[in-house]
Amino acid sequence: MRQAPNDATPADGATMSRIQLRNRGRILDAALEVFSKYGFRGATLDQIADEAGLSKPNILYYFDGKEDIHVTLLNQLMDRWLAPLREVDPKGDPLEELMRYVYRKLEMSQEFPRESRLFANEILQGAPRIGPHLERDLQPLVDRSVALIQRWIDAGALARVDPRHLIFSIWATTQHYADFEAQVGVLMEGKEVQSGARAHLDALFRRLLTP
Amino acid sequence: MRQAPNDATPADGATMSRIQLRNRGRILDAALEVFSKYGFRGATLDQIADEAGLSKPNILYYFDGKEDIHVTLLNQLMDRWLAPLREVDPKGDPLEELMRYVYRKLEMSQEFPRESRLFANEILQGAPRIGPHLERDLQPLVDRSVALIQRWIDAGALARVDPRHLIFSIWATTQHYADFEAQVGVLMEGKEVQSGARAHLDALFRRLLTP
DNA sequence: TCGTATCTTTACCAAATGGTAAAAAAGCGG
DNA sequence: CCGCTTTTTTACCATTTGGTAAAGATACGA
Repeated sequence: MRQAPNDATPADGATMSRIQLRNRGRILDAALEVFSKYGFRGATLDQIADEAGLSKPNILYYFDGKEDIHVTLLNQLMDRWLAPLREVDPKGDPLEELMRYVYRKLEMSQEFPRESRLFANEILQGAPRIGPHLERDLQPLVDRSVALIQRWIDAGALARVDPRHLIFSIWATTQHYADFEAQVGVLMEGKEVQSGARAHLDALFRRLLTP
Repeated sequence: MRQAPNDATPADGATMSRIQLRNRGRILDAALEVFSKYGFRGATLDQIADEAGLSKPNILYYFDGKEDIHVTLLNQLMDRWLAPLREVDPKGDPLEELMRYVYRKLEMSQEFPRESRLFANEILQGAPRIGPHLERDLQPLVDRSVALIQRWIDAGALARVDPRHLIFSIWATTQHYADFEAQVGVLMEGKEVQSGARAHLDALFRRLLTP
């Protein structure tokens, strides 16, 4: 009498059968859809089950509960979310490295809008579940990036800017296209968003950062 | 046997007794607290009642239901939210008018963070209740502002920027301090946020817009 | 101070929600 | 094809949730 799959080494793809892999994937995708729209409290297991095409008890066979699904999503998200900032190369050209970071963030906003909204929802609610994660993973990474940018500024390779607020601005402007998609859609109806956004953010941050 | 207060000319302060005025105010304040944190679906009447210090049935004496409270809040919000953009003066100095708009939006983000998060929550969920409002009120206002900015650009008073994306950037960067307060708090612990944000956004948009 | 209208509380209710137990069905290695 | 494991379904359950009916308390003008 083996244990249920959620008891084995969690999220370890190697120990999961094909069915487990497929259904956990379906559930997480459905949950992303629902959580990103309604937040944790506003989402229901019935919605997720419906979206996933599985029964509610079946979903609770793969996950320990609503919270477990949400935490799993959030953990998956953090890796993907922080990757672009990790990839900023201290040895590259300062301005081009930062602009590449802006592009990457904008692309992620366009490619993974649900992930962006999931994150936004969690932060809006006061980061109750991801808060510790932020302190453990995000804070050191940001501190490191801030120090790097400051060194670049001191070396005269960038204009004098507050690195922390710069990072906030990059996050805010890029994620806006995902998080406020409903509003952007109304105000840009018919118009092409993507290339315009890229050109605009290019101008915005290039002008700010060019010494 | 007079009707319940929610049947009279709604939100008409003149026809409301002192008690009605006070309790409706309490309820709306409590609802703002709860809705801005959890969104419409995630908020409960019990939470609102608790926060307002009133019983649940008492709350339903003043409002027709959960939706009514939410819609009332959203309507109140839209006026306040669009005011700064309306106040941009076509006859003023272009750069200074836009910078003043940036400051006003930043101040509102700091003064009314709950309102900002209420709005963010509504848009995140696809603007189900405020959507028509956006098309009726926001869209024309933005179109008008875009046209004005374009005229300023054509007159050589501003750098060549896409006015629509400029507006998005202003919204995104200013509202970020309210909507992502939980994250900003973690990354700026101990540090002063307000003045740094103002200086940074001043540099960001001044550099972008100066011809 | 009395009577009426306003306001508040108590006691509910039906539906929705997160979750469980256990039986039934489907996979799958031998 | 058999037997065991994994997966899915059925039938529940306790709690929460939005909302109502009606009695009780309070304000307030005449």
